[in-house]
Amino acid sequence: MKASQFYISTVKEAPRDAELISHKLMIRAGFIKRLASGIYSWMPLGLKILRKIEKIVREEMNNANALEILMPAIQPAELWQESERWEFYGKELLRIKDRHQRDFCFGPTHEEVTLDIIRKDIKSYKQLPITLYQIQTKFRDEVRPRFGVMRAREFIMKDAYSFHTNHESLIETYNKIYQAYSNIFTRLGLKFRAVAADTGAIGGTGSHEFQVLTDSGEDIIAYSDSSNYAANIELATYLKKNATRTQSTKEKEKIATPNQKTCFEVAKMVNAPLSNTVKSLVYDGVNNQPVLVLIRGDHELNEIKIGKIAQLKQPLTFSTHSTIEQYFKCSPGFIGPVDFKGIIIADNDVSIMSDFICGANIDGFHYINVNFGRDCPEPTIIADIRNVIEGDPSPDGNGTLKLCRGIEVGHVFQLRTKYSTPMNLTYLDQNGKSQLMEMGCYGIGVSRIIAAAIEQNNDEKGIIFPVNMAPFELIITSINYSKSTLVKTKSDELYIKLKNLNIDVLLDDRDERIGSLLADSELLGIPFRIVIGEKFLANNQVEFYNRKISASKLINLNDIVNIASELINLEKK
RNA sequence: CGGGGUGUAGCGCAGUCUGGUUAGCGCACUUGAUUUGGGAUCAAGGGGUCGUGAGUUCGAAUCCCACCACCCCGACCA
Repeated sequence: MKASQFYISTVKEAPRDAELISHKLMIRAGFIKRLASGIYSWMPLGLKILRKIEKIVREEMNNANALEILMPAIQPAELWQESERWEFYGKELLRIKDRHQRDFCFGPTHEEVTLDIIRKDIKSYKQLPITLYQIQTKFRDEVRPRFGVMRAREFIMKDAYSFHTNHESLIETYNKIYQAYSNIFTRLGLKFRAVAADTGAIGGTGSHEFQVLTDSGEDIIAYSDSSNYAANIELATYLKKNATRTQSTKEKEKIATPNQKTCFEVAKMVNAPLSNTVKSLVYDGVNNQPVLVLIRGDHELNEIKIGKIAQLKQPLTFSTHSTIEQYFKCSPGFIGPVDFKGIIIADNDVSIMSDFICGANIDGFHYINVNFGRDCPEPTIIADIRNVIEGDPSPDGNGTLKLCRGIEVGHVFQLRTKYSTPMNLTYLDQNGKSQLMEMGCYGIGVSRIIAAAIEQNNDEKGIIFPVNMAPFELIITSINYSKSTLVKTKSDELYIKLKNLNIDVLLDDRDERIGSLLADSELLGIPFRIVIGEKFLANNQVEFYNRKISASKLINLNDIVNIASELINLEKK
């Protein structure tokens, strides 16, 4: 490709609303153009990157015996009503009506459609297992799209669905796809980690996320410093301490805290550690009675964990101020377990506390030296309902937990019969008996991978792409291409030779000053660069530059093709 | 949905408080000249319903009202 005949639209300044480095660089490099909030066009350079990622994804999926199909983006409401997700999926589902006022949606995921294909076609155990996948545009009407293609509403996803006669078969395919995902992200040159995860709106049992590790990630991952335990903080647990409650020696005491509503403020006022305070939260219970949830002042409640407790209303709902005031006769900043008559859910760590500090259920007052059993009822339920923190013992007993951030680029689920049951997905077994199929699903955020890769690989000059996803593998930057016949001739020769070796090369023949040509090549993140100009050609030499290590050396013109192609092929592996 | 903010040329911004000639600057773009191994210089030029609508006024980018879009924080969601 010659730059003069290509579409390169780099800019020096990123738009004001771009926050994240990957977003800024993708805009500056001209990979994407925003059309509306969370909706982007892919320009030629950006699309080339997408296609390269898709190629690797296809190769690995095909290797894992998955078959590519392409399903409609628009789906009829009936299917979603059948799986009961028409209501459950919420506002993220973009609903549309056709001219006959029939309901449709723009597919955010394709469990229903794939299942419908399989149930109409696959009747026998002999045809199973089978895995289908597609690479397609999805739409999820995110509450707050942000960070460019990182959290876009319209995005490209590889989604795969597998169908099985039993759980063992599902696990086998699950592991195969898990391995394929590891291969994909390794080949793409990403630093990533597979972590145990919650299943969210997709549902099912076992689930792992593939997280690209970077400080700008939206997810928090907990991992053991000395074992391979790793989980999303939504799910991460810790090894419960064997501690018991110490005997109280002090009497409960009411103290005035007129303006202190948070644990932090109260602890500061009475000069006690934050870990001596108890945070009281109120959620609606199944019978609409408020349920009191207790958590240590220095801990954070985990809504995924608490959402799994049966005594709470689904979906989890914070009680309103008026409900709280009606039951506790005080405002939310001063509630506590003393004299509370309903269900109390206490975190493990709260249940072993004594002489703690909590709200007095009287506006402007807190109690100190409160004890379960003596001053307030014992908790009805004791459970792990908090987020793990750094230093918690790893749940497998090996080492302590550390936290880091990540970007979710892949997610694998064992759906089991979550969809098979409501949608009646069955096959005939050896005995001619009808049985429910087991199902798995597997997603990769293809467009998000580009943003994640850039977050991980950039410097002050711009992007540093791994060879396998770079828009071009090599750029020839020609100095005075249009003015010097020598430069033009040698550049063209070099370009043809490299192209014949199947190297994805861009010849930058644009009539610009050298500074802007070099700056562009670095911004775009092209891994290797050959600079060709009259000065070094006088010695039959060119300059060879490696973007990743930001170093260059002079190489004889006769050797450059071999050296460059060997290096590129080495990196591509 | 709650809180905060921003809309002026493709991008980044000034001008708005205190209404008053032809709405300005940098980058980008066009033409010419001089330059040419790190985003050049000079000269000339093109490009604007000042987010939209309604109002106040002799006069509105500027003041008032409504609406829209976008961004940030939170809630929410994967």
